Amino acid sequence: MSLSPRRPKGPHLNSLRAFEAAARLQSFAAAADELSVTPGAVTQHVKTLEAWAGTALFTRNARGITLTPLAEELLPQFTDAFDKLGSAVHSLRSKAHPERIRIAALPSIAQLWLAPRLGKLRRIATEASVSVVALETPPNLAREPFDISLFYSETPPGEFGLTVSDDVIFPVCSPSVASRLNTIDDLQNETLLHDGSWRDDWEKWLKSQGAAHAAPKSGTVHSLFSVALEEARHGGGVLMAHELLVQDFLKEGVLVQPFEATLTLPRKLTAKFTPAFSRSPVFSKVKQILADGE
Amino acid sequence: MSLSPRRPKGPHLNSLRAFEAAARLQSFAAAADELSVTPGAVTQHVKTLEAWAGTALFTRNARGITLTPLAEELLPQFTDAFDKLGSAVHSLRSKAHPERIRIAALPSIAQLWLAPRLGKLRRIATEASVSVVALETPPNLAREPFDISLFYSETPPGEFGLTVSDDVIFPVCSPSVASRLNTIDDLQNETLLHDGSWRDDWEKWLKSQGAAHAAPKSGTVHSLFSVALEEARHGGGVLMAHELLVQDFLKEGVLVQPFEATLTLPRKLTAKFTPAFSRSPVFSKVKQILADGE
DNA sequence: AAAATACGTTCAGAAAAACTAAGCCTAAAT
DNA sequence: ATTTAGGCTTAGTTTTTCTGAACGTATTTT
Repeated sequence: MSLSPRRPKGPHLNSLRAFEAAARLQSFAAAADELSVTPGAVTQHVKTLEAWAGTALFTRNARGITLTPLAEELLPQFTDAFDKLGSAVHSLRSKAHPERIRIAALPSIAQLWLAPRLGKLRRIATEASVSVVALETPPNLAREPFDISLFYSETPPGEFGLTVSDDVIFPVCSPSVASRLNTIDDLQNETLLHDGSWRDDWEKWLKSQGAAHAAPKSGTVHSLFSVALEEARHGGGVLMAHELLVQDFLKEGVLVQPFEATLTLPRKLTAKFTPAFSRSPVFSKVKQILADGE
Repeated sequence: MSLSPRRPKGPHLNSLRAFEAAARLQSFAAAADELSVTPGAVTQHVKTLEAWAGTALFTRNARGITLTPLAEELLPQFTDAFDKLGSAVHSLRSKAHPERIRIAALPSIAQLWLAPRLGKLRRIATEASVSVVALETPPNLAREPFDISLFYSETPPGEFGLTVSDDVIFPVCSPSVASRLNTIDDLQNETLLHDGSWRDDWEKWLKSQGAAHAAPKSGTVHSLFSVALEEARHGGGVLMAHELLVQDFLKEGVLVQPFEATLTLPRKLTAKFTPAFSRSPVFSKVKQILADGE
């Protein structure tokens, strides 16, 4: 037919982005997280795009989604396009303001490891203005406006990454609590403090010590490691700690290590940075500070 | 500093697109046209982006804009990214609905050349649903959702294009008017009909005939060629016509050619199509119909 | 010199898009 | 049998985007 409607428009860019994220992550929820919106928003974007294209892109199962063959086939093109766009945006940011450094880190790392080092960062790059954002999940550096991310990771750092340190865990507690602990079995009478995001660390450590009994799940679970740490300092229980995060407290003696045994986990604290940042004038200095694990 | 604001977001995708278009076309007005919004909208998008980046991207002169060196440097990356995105969208459209063909054409071409051929198009691709949109300016096929564009162009068609025909112009009029015309000088007593978008065609033709006097600008100017044509048919004056668009009327005898002389202009009617469409199952058939200039 | 023209800008209001919150549904895991 | 994870829907709200009209300023034209 030869109707002549008004100038047709393409699909909304935001719905393309939502589609790409959902397809790549195979999950609306994960996409919502990456885009920092609610899952409902992703649902709607995808629906809009499906309506525009006049075709389904996902099959919705109660327990997740599956890509249609079409979506599967198109995904790489969209991913490539948005990667390019993301890197262009990074270039813009880093060329317009090379001195502004944005770091994303796990809340506990941000507070306990990074915070004491920020002074050094600012001293070296005098002009630098560093900002830190605490995130529960690692950002997608290709998309989100961060220069550096600091998270635990089991996969080796790529070209644009760097292993800062192993993750070594062991129990810590206040000196008064430690005086009650002679053998590992004594732990059964203590409150075990957990961190929300590392729920099974106690389990792992106990197992590595050949302990017969499982960790009592009953212990207090804090969503923030730093809160659990605070409780341990005040004698509220025994915390499964990460070496990196408690070094200073051990040195000061406010916390002690009731048992020698440590466990080194396969995950490592890993710094990643964007290609654009790797071309920044301050890059090598910053990298050195981070690599200087201590 | 180590503030920890909420998860920062990147710049709005729409403002990136506006920036890219404005920078590539070196004009907010042209960008507005491509995006089919008002210039004010582009102004605002660019301003938003400049605010986000904390830097200027254009210097505004009263008579246009200039890119800052930064914008100049970044433009290729953004153009590349949006080209990729556009082509991904084309893939989506053409794979989801290979039978839906969208053609953009100059209004006069759409009405006078394309319309009579649409039947043929639909016959060959039985399932095809062809839609035609009349545009004053050629769309950017890499960005806008058209499969084919039909416009006059002075540059040779590239890989994804095809020259349909030369642009041959000459005066036409109704038989009654023609009977008053013996020499070119007689034109001075007639109303010369112009088409809005080809204002100086009369000038060119007269000059090619060695006519001493310039075309009287006084003639009626119609914004649509088809309206001017209608007026010529009813004896309202002499129209500078394009061969392609008046062939049928000459055959029928409702219009005649009062002078032999024709002028072939450097621009040619050119069909362009998207790479995605060139992979469509109906492509070769469609191409043949278009190439079959007659 | 005056007028017309091209371009970008601004502002307020209006329209459209995007988002959230809350409750619902289903399948898998406990 | 419950709980949990993942997605959907709807209504209502917030944010973004767009337009229209008037303004300013340099070029061209007249």
